[in-house]
Amino acid sequence: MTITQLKYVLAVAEHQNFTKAAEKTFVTQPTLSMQIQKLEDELDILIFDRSKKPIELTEIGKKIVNQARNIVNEADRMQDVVDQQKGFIGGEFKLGIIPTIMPTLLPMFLRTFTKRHPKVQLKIEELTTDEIISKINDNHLDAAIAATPLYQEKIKERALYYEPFVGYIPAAHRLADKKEIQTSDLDIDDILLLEDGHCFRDGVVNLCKSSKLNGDQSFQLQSGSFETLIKLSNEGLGMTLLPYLHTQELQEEQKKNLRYFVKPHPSREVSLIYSTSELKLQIINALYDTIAGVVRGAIAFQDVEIISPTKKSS
Amino acid sequence: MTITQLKYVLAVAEHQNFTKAAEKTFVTQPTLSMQIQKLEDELDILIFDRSKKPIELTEIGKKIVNQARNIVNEADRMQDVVDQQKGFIGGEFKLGIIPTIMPTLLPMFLRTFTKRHPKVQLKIEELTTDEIISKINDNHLDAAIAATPLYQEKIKERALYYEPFVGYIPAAHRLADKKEIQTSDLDIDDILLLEDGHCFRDGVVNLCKSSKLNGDQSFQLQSGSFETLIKLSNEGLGMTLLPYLHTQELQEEQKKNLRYFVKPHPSREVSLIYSTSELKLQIINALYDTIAGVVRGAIAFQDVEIISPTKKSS
DNA sequence: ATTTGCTATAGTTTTTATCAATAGTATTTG
DNA sequence: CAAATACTATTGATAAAAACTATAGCAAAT
Repeated sequence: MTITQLKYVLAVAEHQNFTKAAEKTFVTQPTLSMQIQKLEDELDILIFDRSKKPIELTEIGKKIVNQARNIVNEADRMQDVVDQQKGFIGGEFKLGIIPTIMPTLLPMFLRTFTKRHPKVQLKIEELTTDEIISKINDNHLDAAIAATPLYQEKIKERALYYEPFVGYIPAAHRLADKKEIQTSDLDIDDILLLEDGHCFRDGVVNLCKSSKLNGDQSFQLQSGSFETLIKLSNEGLGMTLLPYLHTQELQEEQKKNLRYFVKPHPSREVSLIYSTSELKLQIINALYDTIAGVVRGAIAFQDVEIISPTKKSS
Repeated sequence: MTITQLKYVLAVAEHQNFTKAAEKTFVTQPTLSMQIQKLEDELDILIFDRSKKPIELTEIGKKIVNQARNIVNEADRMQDVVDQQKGFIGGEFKLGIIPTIMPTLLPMFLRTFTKRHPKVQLKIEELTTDEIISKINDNHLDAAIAATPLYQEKIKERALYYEPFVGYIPAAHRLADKKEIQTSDLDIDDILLLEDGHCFRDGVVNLCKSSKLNGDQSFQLQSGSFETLIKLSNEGLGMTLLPYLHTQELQEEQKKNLRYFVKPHPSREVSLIYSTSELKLQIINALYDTIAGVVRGAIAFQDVEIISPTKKSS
């Protein structure tokens, strides 16, 4: 049994196809066939059921793949150990960010980070929370930024900052005259929220503490940007809630419609999250330090109240 | 980096000597030299400081060895996964047993176990608790039987049975007239105990709850068998305490000197212990089932009070 | 100065991994 | 139903590597 063989098994298990897996691992397909057969011979079991199309894992194959992942993860961490000792921070690093955080946070730290750690090749991808969870678990992401807590056993969370919610209330709205608002003012049927999969929504739903989980609003929103929400809100379709950092980029005209919550400000916890296997921990640490550093100045609320996404099935 | 290279590194780290490590790994010494150099080149670090005699690990080398052990352990567990699926119970299995348990317990389960699992090659070694802890941690033992709890982070414990202590009180002793004894009757200066390293002693010391940890007895015992204790006791040097299973093998003459404790019987917890890496778990399970089965009949006390060994530095 | 007890290096052999080419085998399609 | 398609397995050749034997090199001990 070699680490290479195990990597081949993982590749085939992932792509359910020898040919594709061969491309991804930069070897020819016969190489994969032979090496995997060799491993199957050595363990004296069948890992793949090649009669199924597409190819499937056998029962024992699933366990083998799990264990293979353990081994390969530990093996990958060896380079980590060396890098840590050398103080080397570099290499490719895949970072996922949820849509409601991406546009505001990324510009704040990207320049600083790449300048500070020029040897790190950051690959950033906008993903939903569910996509992030699944990609962290199968090692397609090294880390991600999302609203927490996620209640995921295999994912570690390190809080970056607590971002307060701000009410966006157009002039015609019943709350428009208030200078400050509070949680009890809110009515779930009156608030425009983002589609499922944007974890921001979870926070808002919890915030409202509405008993109606499937509130019978007359419409359901499926597009995903705050700009849309603001325009709908201006059209008199209700108020909306914006994360604090997003409000900083509004035009003066729109800022007039903002209403802050009284303390303690309801907030979402935004965290850097990563697999408990803790690969590339130095880069994760460097990212954390950079982001926490730049955000520290931008958000200076106190007595923040944390709004948690509801527990999700992974 | 290959698993083989990592095994070579572990062997050299263990024996602090390429030549010996080569013998143990069944290859020639140049093979080790070259493969380890290759790994060092690949990681671009030095694992061993070859200028020291005997050879030493560098700082980074220690971390490499730790990680190598993780990888090799995970790799070894692959066969475990397969064996478990096949229901196969076999192979070499190294079991340690502390001296105060060995002579009474081993005859009770050895025959049954080897009959039930003929493919398992049991290698049993009598070891002190400290030796057992260290050998489990570096994988020289697959499991052991000892008095617990041990408070070892990397060692799992599964209680096999609770063995009550029985007082052995010669006719001349002040307690000889009692039919039953209780904890409060005991005086630490009056009890003959085994040398350090026999975890049995820890239990007894706790039992007495004496404030004098270094009780100024006029003599200290360094020999290690209960037979010696019984003889010394007969000579009028004090009473002693015997584990229940041991008392079953005394001659009738000596059994007359036994005094049982009133309920709840003070006892020691005897457990099957093994590394949290859980290699060879099927054999461990099989051992547990066999031992717990044969002992269940032999010890039928209730309301047992557990006496814990004091926390030890590993 | 010589022996001892190591590890490293050189040169060779054996084993293994990989490749290109192609055969085999289902499944889909004209 | 034959041909094409989309796969995986097999074959035979080649390159890479791991292992061996023999020996050089280098300290510490005698």
